Amino acid sequence: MAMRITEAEMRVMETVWAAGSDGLSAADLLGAVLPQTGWSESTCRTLIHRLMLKGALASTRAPGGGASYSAQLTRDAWLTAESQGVVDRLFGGQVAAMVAHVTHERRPSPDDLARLRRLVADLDADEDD
Amino acid sequence: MAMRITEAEMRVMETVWAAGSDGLSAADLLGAVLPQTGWSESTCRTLIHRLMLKGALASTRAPGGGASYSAQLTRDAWLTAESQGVVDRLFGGQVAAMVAHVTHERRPSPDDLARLRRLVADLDADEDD
DNA sequence: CTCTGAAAATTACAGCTGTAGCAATATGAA
DNA sequence: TTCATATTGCTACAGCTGTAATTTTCAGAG
Repeated sequence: MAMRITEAEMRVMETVWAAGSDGLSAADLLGAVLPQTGWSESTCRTLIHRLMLKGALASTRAPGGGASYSAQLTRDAWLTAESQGVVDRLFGGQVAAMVAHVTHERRPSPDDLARLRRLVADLDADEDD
Repeated sequence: MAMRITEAEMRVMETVWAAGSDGLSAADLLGAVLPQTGWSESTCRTLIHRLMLKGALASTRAPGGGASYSAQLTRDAWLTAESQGVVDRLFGGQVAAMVAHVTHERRPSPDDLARLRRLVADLDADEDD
């Protein structure tokens, strides 16, 4: 099961992930999140704190500087775990069933479909090995 | 956005969906859910009540009989809405990105992959029309 | 060292959720 | 009609979550 990161917490994580592996200072993180979300600074700090408690963020503090935050797991690792969890819970682990539902009323864009086609081709090729 | 049905509430809904469009009596519903989950009767009744409040279940009561519950939305409709919501929130609407993550460490079974292939072929065919 | 402002940490609240007890109502037997 | 049992409805609690205020600590200027 993926680490439980709520939708609000994801707003913070997405900002840290976008900054790359060096992380962000507190000032930069708040400077990015607050305008996007309309939250107060207190709200954002609580979410940062909870993310630290659950191990998604870590902070360091340089002498003379404020805290700096970095992600403790990558965006891809979390998305992989989370999406596998969704497919397991809702579709018994069957990714095709998920795709059938997602595309049931809303066909993918040409780019999306092309990428899907390539994924299936790659999986087919791997199977033949 | 799909109606918010929690994981515990899903245990109840899956049981009602499995019973088909005629619904289930309270006794049959409790009789199916309690052994599967280990919950108390009170717990299950609370979840049924909350599902009724949010419009996922409706109840009828025949003279001389107890309540009978039926789903107010189909399993497929809910799964479609829910999975589209997940793809939108986590992958910007790109289903191929979700498939890439789901299959990243865990390849689909031969049956699952065959079904995925047919889905993509159908979507390709629809595109050509 | 003191004081002020900034930053971080702690506390708080309301609704949601999982879980279950208790009160009220309905039903059937005597 | 009365009583006992079954069923339904209401209440409760703790942790989670979104949101934010308040308190504490830190840092820099004088």
